[in-house]
Amino acid sequence: MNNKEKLRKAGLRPTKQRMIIADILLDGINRHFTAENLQNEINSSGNSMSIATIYNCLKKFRNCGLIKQVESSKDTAIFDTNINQHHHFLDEETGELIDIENQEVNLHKLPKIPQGYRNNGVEVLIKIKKQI
Amino acid sequence: MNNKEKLRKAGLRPTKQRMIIADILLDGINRHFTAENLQNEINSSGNSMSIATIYNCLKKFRNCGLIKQVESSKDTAIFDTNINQHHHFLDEETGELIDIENQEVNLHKLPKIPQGYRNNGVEVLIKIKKQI
DNA sequence: AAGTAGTTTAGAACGATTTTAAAGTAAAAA
DNA sequence: TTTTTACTTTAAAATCGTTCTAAACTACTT
Ligand SMILES: [Mn+2]
Ligand SMILES: [Mn+2]
Ligand SMILES: [Zn+2]
Ligand SMILES: [Zn+2]
Repeated sequence: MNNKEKLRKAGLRPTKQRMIIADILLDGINRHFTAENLQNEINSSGNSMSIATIYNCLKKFRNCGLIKQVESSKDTAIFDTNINQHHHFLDEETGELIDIENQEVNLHKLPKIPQGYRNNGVEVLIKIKKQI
Repeated sequence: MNNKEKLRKAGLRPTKQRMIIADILLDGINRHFTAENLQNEINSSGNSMSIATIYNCLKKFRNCGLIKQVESSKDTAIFDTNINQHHHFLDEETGELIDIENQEVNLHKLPKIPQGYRNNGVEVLIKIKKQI
């Protein structure tokens, strides 16, 4: 399926701007990035786009499930092109995130989900620190 | 150990403002809160404090390990008085966090820590959603 | 082609957090 | 104790990521 079809399937009009972003993000390579990172990539590709549009698109892409947003205590939003359930190593010093594929982690025992709720995804974060 | 001793042990001068915050946060009750939540509690306790001081103190307390900061994709920082390694349920709709004690989760299989790094803490996040 | 609903944009606005710099306070030195 | 020093608090300004506004533009429908 090409990017135009992916956008259509997600219920998004394939505008010029969304196609530029889709061409960068939906190439099958997993990456973690900020809005500013993406703007730099857009500029490097010879295009340009308003930062408002970049935020609009990222929000739409996220809400459609084309990308995810990472839980992060940094003050800049971090997005993830890996939409499968997976886990992360985090170097807290640098903020670097490294994917851990789902099958690399085995959760043997999980607590009971609170009454009236259902499990909506489990994420494991392994904080790592450079050895001295 | 009283709060003055806790601050001293952490290498922090026990100023009037830090003692007010310590009296609220270090009472042994586990809570998740924002800087604004804390300012409201300070006000309710009959005191007042500059928001800059609140941020200064929270950063110091966090860096000393007296409190933790939660990984959260919300744009307001969330702090946690539970400094033991533990896990969370997260209701993404409301942002509500519920503690899961460490022994409630059993990680059977963990991936190899990247070369040159050491494990610095594992956090499990279970996203939950209200049932319809 | 005309209509309409959705999209992009520059720039303004917003909200959380940090910085500034001056005044105040705690600890150390004398 | 007094003096000195380094650290802390504060209001206000600044910063920074993100969202809003409203006008121009574009994709889709009829
Ligand atoms: Mn955050
Ligand atoms: Mn922000
Ligand atoms: Zn990832
Ligand atoms: Zn907690």
